[in-house]
Amino acid sequence: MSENTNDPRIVRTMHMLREALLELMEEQGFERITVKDITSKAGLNRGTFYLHYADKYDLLEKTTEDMMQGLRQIAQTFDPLDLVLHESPDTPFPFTVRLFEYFGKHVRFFSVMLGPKGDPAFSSKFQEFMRVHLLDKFNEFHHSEDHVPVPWDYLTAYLISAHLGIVQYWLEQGCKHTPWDIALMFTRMTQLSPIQSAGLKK
Amino acid sequence: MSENTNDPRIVRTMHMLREALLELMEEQGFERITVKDITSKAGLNRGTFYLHYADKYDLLEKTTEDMMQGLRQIAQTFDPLDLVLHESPDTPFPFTVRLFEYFGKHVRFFSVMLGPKGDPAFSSKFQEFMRVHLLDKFNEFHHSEDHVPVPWDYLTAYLISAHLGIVQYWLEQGCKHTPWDIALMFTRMTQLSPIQSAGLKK
DNA sequence: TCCTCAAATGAACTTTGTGTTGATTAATGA
DNA sequence: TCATTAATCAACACAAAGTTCATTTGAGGA
Repeated sequence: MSENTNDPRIVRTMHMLREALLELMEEQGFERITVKDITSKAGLNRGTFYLHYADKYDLLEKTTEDMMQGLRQIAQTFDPLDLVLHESPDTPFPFTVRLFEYFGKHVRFFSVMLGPKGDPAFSSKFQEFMRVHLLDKFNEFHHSEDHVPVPWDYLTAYLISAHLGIVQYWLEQGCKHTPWDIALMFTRMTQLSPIQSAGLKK
Repeated sequence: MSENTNDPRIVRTMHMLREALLELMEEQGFERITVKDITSKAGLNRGTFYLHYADKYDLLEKTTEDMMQGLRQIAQTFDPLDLVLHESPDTPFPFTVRLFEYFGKHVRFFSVMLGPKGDPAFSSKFQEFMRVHLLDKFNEFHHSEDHVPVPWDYLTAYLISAHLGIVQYWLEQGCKHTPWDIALMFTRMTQLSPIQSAGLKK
């Protein structure tokens, strides 16, 4: 397992392995894939795989970490103050648009990993990401713990999972709506009750 | 692969295999498990496994199907009219209580399968269950497709995933709240917007 | 340009898990 | 008690994992 990422041969090889993994995941899901599949799709020797990764799980982990790194960079541009100040019901929150653009850019990865053939540990990781980078920051604004209709931690679980559900559904549907459209739905669902969102009330 | 479930030896063996599967999934997730792992944890011969199941996927499927059968039975007691007529914000919807009692009765299974080491295909199955048995029935009551704030299918995805999230969080926390308490939260979150649920408005 | 070092290759090898088979032992229930 | 059949045990062929090492290839420095 090499560490030196300067050698262009190494960079090239690792990139080819990751690309092959993504293509195969799209075709058959992660578990059916063998190391032989990956290397032959990448046009490399099977032995070469083991020079860089311990096994296919290791390769998946490293690939995942790259994607999470991208998400963290986007998260840095998030300011809860913007969300509080954002009132318009017809324009989406810009940060959300940016997130969906990123998902769209890496559809193959996210639609497999968050889909029924994916890795539930990745969904957990993604939920943890939303909790830490989005909701916990927002939580700083309210400290009234008494007599709320629903405890904060349950509301958090509800919202995080709901939003993940939208992401999954959007990917599942082949990203038919634009990031802007989806982001607008988010904005509205946060402002309205489910019953209102359905157009059944007020 | 035997069919006769009368022989106590068969019942006992199949039960031991299923229990072993759940324990191992909890420890290392489904994919890393081998048939040898399962049988040695169950204290059985490896050959015995193949007398009852084709492979580990078959075992998982059969186990899952049993649980889904239980859910379907509960779903038969659901009438969307009850939900429409239910107005009280301080008593939960009885059907929801029944569901959570069932989860509590089979904590081992549900907390493993819906957790980070579980099977994302099961989550999908469970979501499909909620869509068919709960939301589609409810959908019959409104046919106003025009100018709703959020399209029905996205709202459905949002709600189903949100509710799944609550179930997961409840299991993860070791079922600290009673089924009654959780059901009440559901009732409130459906009636209020997320902002209201947090106690930030009105 | 040539030379050196490390990456990639190819082939052989061991190990591990799968799924099957057939003979043997042990439990069930009539 | 006895026939039936589940469970065990050992052996098998097979596929993929992971290792090893000699050889070839290519990148970068002198």
